[in-house]
Amino acid sequence: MPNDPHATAAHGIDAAVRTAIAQRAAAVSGVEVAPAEVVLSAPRQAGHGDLATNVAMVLAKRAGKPPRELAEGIVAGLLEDLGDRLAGAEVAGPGFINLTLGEPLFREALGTVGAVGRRWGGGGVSRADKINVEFVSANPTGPMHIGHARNAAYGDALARLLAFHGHDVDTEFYVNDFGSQVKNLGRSIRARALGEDVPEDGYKGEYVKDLAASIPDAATADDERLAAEGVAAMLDRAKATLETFGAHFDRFFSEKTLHEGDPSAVDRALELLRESGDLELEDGAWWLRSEKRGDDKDRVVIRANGEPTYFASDIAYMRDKVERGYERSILAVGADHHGYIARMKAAYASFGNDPDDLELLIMQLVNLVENGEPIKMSKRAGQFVTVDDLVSYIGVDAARWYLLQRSHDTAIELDVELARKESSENPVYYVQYAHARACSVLDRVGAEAQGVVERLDGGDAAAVAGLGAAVEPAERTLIIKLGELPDVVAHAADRRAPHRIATFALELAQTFTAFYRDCQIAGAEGDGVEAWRAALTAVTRDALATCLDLLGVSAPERMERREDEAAAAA
RNA sequence: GCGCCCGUAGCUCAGUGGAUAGAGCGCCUGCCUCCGGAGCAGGAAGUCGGAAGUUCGAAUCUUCCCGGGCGCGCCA
Repeated sequence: MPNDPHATAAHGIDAAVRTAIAQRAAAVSGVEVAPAEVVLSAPRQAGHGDLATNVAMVLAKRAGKPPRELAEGIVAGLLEDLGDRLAGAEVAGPGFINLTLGEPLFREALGTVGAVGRRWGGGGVSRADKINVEFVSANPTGPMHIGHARNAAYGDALARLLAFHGHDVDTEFYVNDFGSQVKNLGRSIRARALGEDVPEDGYKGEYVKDLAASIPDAATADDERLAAEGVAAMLDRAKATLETFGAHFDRFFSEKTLHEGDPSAVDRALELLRESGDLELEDGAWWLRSEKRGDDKDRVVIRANGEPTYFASDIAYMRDKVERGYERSILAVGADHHGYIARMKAAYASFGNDPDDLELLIMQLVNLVENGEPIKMSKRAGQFVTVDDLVSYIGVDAARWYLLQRSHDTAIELDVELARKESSENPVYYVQYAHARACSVLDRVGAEAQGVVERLDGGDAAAVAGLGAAVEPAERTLIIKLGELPDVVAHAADRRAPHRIATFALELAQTFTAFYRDCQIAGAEGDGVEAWRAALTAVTRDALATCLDLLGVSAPERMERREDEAAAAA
């Protein structure tokens, strides 16, 4: 059933091999072995075959037998089971099994993957969750800076990845339009409108002057209305920036609405906590008893003066997500928020939820440097590199790639000058170029090859049957690489690690380029060779497009150098 | 002091139990009669912060130490 993405991802290119190994391993070792336990990987060293497995060593202890003995037994049976799909199998080192795959397996694989097309690699989740991914949630009191850019790129890519893997995903931006900071913005705007200095704790950036100028009666309006209009204007800016950046949100959730109505959402959430006994009055304030649920200490939710803390909003908001049916909530938050994980999980647990279903992912810092010198950023003074600055400087594709190619939990350094200067040598262009090249080559192949590609695109796995001559080494390597995509997607999704997609995309582009170098595609000699290679090219093109799309990076069919870059290269 | 994250090649970083630890950039040597050279081939470059432990096997797991980042408010 190649048209069912759930079936294809669960059974990758090597499904037959995996199943056979699991069965033989079980027979030889005397213990149960699930196919999923069999880890197949492409060996680094040449001469170790197409795929290798360490299953014999993994089972050795459980089975109470030496790994090499197990491996020998598995190998003997495999050659029998798989026939011409397996060209060779040998035991190496401490108990590795190195497999050389047979040509029929490569032909089957290309047909299977090609028929799945752009869905290849997706839909592999074993249990689909309804997931809410909240990210950015930048305070609407200032412009979005580089940290928000990383958060936006990451959250958006993670949402795409989880959805592609098979989860039911919605994205959300939490708008902090309530509380003291908002009032502060109002005061700052009025001060600017009056030509005065903003208060000591006010917002001092130039954008506040812009806001003041954009509100006709800013000098006479009251703080509350100025605050509301300022927030609305900043939110509009944020939305425009995020739109440009390609970050999609299904919903912008207003914090203020949590406090509206009687009883408000906050009131209702806190009442539930009172009933559960986790919210108690002490010294005039209401405390969440979070310490007993793993937090360092209990936390104030309603102050003695009756004002709610921001935590009250957070509690009501997480409760709202649960009420809306989300089984899992993921929040991408800044590194300065790691101290809040424990209290958030404690609150989540107080509602009777499993705290593991609330994930707070910490985004580590982006350190900006310019020509090797750190760029000093001061939020107080209103000096920072904004998302808009970054995009206008290096472009959306390069910006997203730079921010996504590394794990979210490691601090990264970004040299803006280097990013601009090196943009033409950025790996993202290499990957995009590989995609453009594949498109270009496919335009040049003959009618027979075009026909095969069309049949494949139409879901006909048999389109490649019987095509071509002996499978070349570069073709074998490329097919194996394409076969890894479902595992890569599954791993990346499960670990919330979209950077693995970037790593894979680069590897795939390199593997494709090696194939392109070694194997003539358009105009290839031999019966059906051009069509076979065109099919392989088309499948690679789709896989590259899938990866780039998961990262929110465009997959152009043609590329041209920027004019200044072209001049420099000439 | 306590908590979280990090420490891997000159630089920026992949790699969370497997074989001789990788990529990009930078550096050195070759390659444009060839489907797009934004490329390709080759090379130099690493005590995986340190020590001990677990394991047939550790960059990966455990403990301690060193170094860096970020937090620790009835602020948000």
